[in-house]
Amino acid sequence: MRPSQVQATAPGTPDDSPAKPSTYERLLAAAAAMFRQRGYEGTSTRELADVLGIQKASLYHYMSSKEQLLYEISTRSMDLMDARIAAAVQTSTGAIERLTALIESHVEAMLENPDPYAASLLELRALRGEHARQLIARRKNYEELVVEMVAAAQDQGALRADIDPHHLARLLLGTMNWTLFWYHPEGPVSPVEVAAMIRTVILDGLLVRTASDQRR
Amino acid sequence: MRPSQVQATAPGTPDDSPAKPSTYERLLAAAAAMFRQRGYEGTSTRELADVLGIQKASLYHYMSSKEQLLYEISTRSMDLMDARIAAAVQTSTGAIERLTALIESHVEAMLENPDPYAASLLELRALRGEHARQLIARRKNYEELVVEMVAAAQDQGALRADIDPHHLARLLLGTMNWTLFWYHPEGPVSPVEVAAMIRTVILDGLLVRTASDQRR
DNA sequence: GTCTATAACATGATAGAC
DNA sequence: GTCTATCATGTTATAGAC
Repeated sequence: MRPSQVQATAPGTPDDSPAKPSTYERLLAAAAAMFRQRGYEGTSTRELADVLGIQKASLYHYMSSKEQLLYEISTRSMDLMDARIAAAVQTSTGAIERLTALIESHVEAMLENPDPYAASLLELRALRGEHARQLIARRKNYEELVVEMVAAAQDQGALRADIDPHHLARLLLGTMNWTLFWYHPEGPVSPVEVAAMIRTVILDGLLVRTASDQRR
Repeated sequence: MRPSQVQATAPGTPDDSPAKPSTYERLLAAAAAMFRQRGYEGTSTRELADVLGIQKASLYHYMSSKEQLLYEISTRSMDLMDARIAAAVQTSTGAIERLTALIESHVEAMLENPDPYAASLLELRALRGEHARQLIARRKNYEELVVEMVAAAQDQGALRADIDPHHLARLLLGTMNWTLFWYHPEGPVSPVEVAAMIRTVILDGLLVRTASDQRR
């Protein structure tokens, strides 16, 4: 459960030897992993504390509530994804290039850190009130961005226009997001490879095309 | 929450006026809907009883436990899907036709009854012991069937062979299954229409192909 | 920052009357 | 088949010592 990779040393530390992650970072990582594996409601603060090797009361030194913990994990994850995707899309010109950049950055960012992103995508229904409203709106905004990029590519004549862009965007998002259910970092394929497969399958399709049946 | 459609009258009833669904059927339907909306662990027996208009103790006249209820919903759903898909696939000849039949029957059966299928697909992690082992194995068997059908189409030269059939099958299943997160029967598109979109997108891809760039 | 102890409540499930 | 009443346990969260 504990990350094998280490963080940079704290500012002011003279040597560059690896520093241990703070307890708070360990808490966020452990909670995200448990939320992904057993769900938010299926994860108890007792089990969470056990994994961290502390008493459950000690958790409340770092968090104000379990729900706030999920909120924190989700916002951090969304922040990272948003930044990554915005950077990739902005450096691309042309509707297809921008869409390709979105697919690659979405899949790669997601699969490089699947636990927090799974929480932000699959466990939001557990949030209530303002937290829920805010994050669901944020996800919806992102989905609208995808719709607009698809529609732009359709307008240019680069993407098939016989299907509503809302539906194309949903299918694309589904193809990407479902990888969370089977992808594990220890497996044989890298996030970059998964992203490449999805780009190929979504853009080109599964059928082998012969010279005689193009444009069927 | 209560189904607006009615069942056939019980055997022996002389008239053919609509009969109300049995309490047990209402229980299964209500539980599936709540499991989909709030998750298995997020659904309490109290809320379930409230929806049905009975006391929570009365639930145990119909079920032995909440976990057994999820098991029952899931097995029924899998039974229906399996039968539907087997029938569709068996009446098709040719690898592509069989794969197309699988896509259509999978998506249509799933979206015609999304609540129970969502439970069987997304809530299985809540089961323990033999129930969990059995249903997870069953799902894995189905996924293996999809892999084999993809591989068969690849062997015939009909599907692109530059991607491992296991990955193609996972991407296909993801594209289909993710529709559960946004599809609602009251919406403007029918299950048949969603199935057609997925078939088109998965087989042909999103790109518009011009005569000059076939086989790029 | 971590602990022990406990409060305050929700949970799934059972007993037994009607 | 449905009810009231209750049990035993698990839950999130807090109080206060160290």
